[in-house]
Amino acid sequence: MAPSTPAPRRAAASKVKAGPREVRQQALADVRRRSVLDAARSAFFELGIEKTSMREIAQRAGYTVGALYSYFASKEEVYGALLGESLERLNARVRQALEGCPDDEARVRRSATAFFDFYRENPRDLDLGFYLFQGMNPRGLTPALNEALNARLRAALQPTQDALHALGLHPPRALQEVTALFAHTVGLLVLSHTGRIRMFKQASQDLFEAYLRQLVGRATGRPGDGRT
Amino acid sequence: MAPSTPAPRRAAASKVKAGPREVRQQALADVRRRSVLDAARSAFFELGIEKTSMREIAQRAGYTVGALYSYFASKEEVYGALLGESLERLNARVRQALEGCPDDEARVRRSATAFFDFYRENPRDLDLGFYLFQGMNPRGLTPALNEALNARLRAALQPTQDALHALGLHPPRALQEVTALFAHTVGLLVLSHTGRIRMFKQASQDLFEAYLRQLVGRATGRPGDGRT
Amino acid sequence: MAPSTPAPRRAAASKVKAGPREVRQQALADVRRRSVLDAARSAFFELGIEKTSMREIAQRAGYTVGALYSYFASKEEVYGALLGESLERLNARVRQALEGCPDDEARVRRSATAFFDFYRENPRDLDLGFYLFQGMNPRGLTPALNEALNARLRAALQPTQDALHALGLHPPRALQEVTALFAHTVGLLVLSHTGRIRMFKQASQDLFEAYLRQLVGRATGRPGDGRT
Amino acid sequence: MAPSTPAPRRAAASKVKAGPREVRQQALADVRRRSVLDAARSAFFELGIEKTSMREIAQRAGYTVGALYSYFASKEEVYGALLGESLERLNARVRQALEGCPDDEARVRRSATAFFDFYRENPRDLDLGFYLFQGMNPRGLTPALNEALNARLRAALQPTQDALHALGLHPPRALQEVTALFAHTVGLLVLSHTGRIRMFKQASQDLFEAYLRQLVGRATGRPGDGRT
DNA sequence: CATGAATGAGAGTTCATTCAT
DNA sequence: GATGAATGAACTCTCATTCAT
Repeated sequence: MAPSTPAPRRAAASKVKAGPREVRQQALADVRRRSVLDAARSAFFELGIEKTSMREIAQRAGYTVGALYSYFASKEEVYGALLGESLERLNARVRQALEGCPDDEARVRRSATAFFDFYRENPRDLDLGFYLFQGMNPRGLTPALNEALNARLRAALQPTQDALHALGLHPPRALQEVTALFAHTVGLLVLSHTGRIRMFKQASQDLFEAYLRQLVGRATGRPGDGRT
Repeated sequence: MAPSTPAPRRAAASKVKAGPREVRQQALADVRRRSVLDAARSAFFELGIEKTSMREIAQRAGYTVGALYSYFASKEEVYGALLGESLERLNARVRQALEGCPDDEARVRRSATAFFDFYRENPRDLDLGFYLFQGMNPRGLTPALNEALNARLRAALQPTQDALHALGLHPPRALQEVTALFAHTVGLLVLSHTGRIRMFKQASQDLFEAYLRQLVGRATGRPGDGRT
Repeated sequence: MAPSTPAPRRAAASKVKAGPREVRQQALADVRRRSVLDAARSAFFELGIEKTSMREIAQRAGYTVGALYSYFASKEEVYGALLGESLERLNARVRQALEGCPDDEARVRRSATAFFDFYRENPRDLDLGFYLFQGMNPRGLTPALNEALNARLRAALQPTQDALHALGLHPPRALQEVTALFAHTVGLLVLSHTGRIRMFKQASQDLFEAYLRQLVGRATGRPGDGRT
Repeated sequence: MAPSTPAPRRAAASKVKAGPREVRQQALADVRRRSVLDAARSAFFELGIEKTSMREIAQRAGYTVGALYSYFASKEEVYGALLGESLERLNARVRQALEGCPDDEARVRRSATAFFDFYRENPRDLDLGFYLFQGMNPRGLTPALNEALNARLRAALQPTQDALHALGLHPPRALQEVTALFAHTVGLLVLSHTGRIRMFKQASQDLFEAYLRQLVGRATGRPGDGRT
């Protein structure tokens, strides 16, 4: 990366002697960064990721193209930030679904369902993930960032894994089941998002619930009814 | 689209007054169409879909860029044709896996595994499907073509569905199970292809076999062992 | 280099079955390549190399930007071609100056003077050389091309070197003298071109002749008069 | 130029009513100007002139980009100042080489060699000169500044000229010889710096010494040995 | 049918400079 | 004086598509 590239402003992080002046400056910068991200999000929702150019984002944000580069060093950093936010929202949703829920079986259901619902309701967040995980240059999305994003995704699945463990599954089995659940979820979401699932005249939600029922059956030892 | 665009040559279809001359002409055209598709396949396998330009395809096929448009009306039609072929190969593989297999349970296993393995071994064919089903203009992928491609995909899953029916599942249940199987398969393939599955230190093949074991358990009424 | 980059048309080289059709095509291509080079030359003469953009060249040539890339794979290739031509002209001039000149001393004088005069009269050709030898990415100017261009420059000095040898200087001395002559020439040209020489109220031509007189004196053993 | 542009701070020049307060202010400004120049120097040494942006300089100086314009009205003024410093160092070096050297012949040798060595050892200083004397807008390099820089360059050659005179050359001859020497030096440096001299498998230092020997031979009337 | 030059729009990125704070 | 966000134009290069020959 060119050393001359201006470092993107950190999102209200540095605690070093932040006088009221610096605080306001930082707040302003955050607001502007936000507005760029919002513009990027909206553009990408309407046009898809591939067809969204920096020019388009700038226009929607009310900036010139060059101004964007004050906040993000490259197009891919914009998407990295967007994906980061998306994963935060996902985690928040899962956390929220578990608040004050003591029952382990319910914890499995709720956390898994929260995950599924988040992407079912926000299919563009699914696109974000795919785009970054597939098509990006390794430049904007540094290995470190990639790692961090992976970790956030992983974190969103951890509660389910923990609840499966609490239900009695040994750790390797819990890990295996959560992976299979993740795959099943992604598969359903993809089929749903691409319209493929209509071929089968099925609803992804029903299929998800059926899978979940089986999973809980396996985990609790109660026979998942054959009816799925 | 400009109406003056030359209609792309159909692959040996028009039966209207085909004299020996026309037959030879058509055969030639088919051969050349083939060579273009082969070039496109190879380019796209090496470079990925996004980085494969018409220039690149033309070069590999030994044509000029203009010549491509004699055979395909647009870049997206090229990919449409490629996807069509891909689906034919998929169907062939599934058919082959079932040849001379009388046992219904084995038919479920074999057909499903053939499907999974096809895409596991040829991840670019997976890309093809995603690219066309997601990112394309409605121009290259007409509703009619879309329909036809869907049908071929559907056909590749039909043997599994039939075998499930033969194993005793009522038609709606067989349909439901094949859809879920499809989703699970797609999910595993996507995780595998994008490297996401490494996060979990799992092998997609093991997970696939576990799912298949459960499925067969449900279908036969024999309890799928909880161990997956 | 991207393999998809269209190879620039060769300048009337391939002798493989060139029918009248191909010949005309090639001639046309050459003419057009020429017009691009002429445009580039004129732009660069007026604006200097740094400030000449591909857009500028395209405009002057009456092409669109994209069209330029049919003929030259990069901006630097344009300059490479320009420099190549420049060096050919230089060599032609030196050759011409020696035509039918039997006297060795005169050969030294004429070849060296032709070299000097060429750049004195065409200072932009000097710029060309400097630009390419200093500022270029190694991409457009491949080591092979660089080598070739060096060789052409070298060739323009060879006659002088040979004549010095013929005058009696041993090869190492002839080489040394031609190198020093080259340096002196370049120095004078640079001072002249940048206007530095006016500081001294001297004319570069006079200084060149003085140097030449000394050189010939050394080579012939006749004392170069101290008066230079 | 916009008349509203704040005039760049002069380096401790204005003598108009400099109270102790103003003196300190000016000293501070000088220190900061210095740090900017140091940053510019380092950047330009590492990256070359073309690739050094104002951002880069600001970063290295620990300033923001806007602050630079408090001290220098334009990028080119920065380079103008750098060149000025460079010429001061050059003069210092020449002066130093002559300290306590009574012999005229030695004075010729030492001053000329100091000049040559300065640029041989600091090739970037050569770049500076070329960049400013060739490629600049007339804005950054005003005629007055140009004049001043020329004078400093001239001054660095004056000792050699004087020593040649002391050796017995009449003033016009001394001027002529110092100009030729300057040209020869520049030529050798350019060939050396651009790598062109390797074509001839010669060392610029040897050639320089040979030239110097001849020059001294001419100046003293002792025959420069033919051997250069 | 085939050519391949040409189009024209658009991509991401850079940069010297300005100016409200 | 210093900040640093913002400008606005420029940059090289790419690409699907068209069309006269």
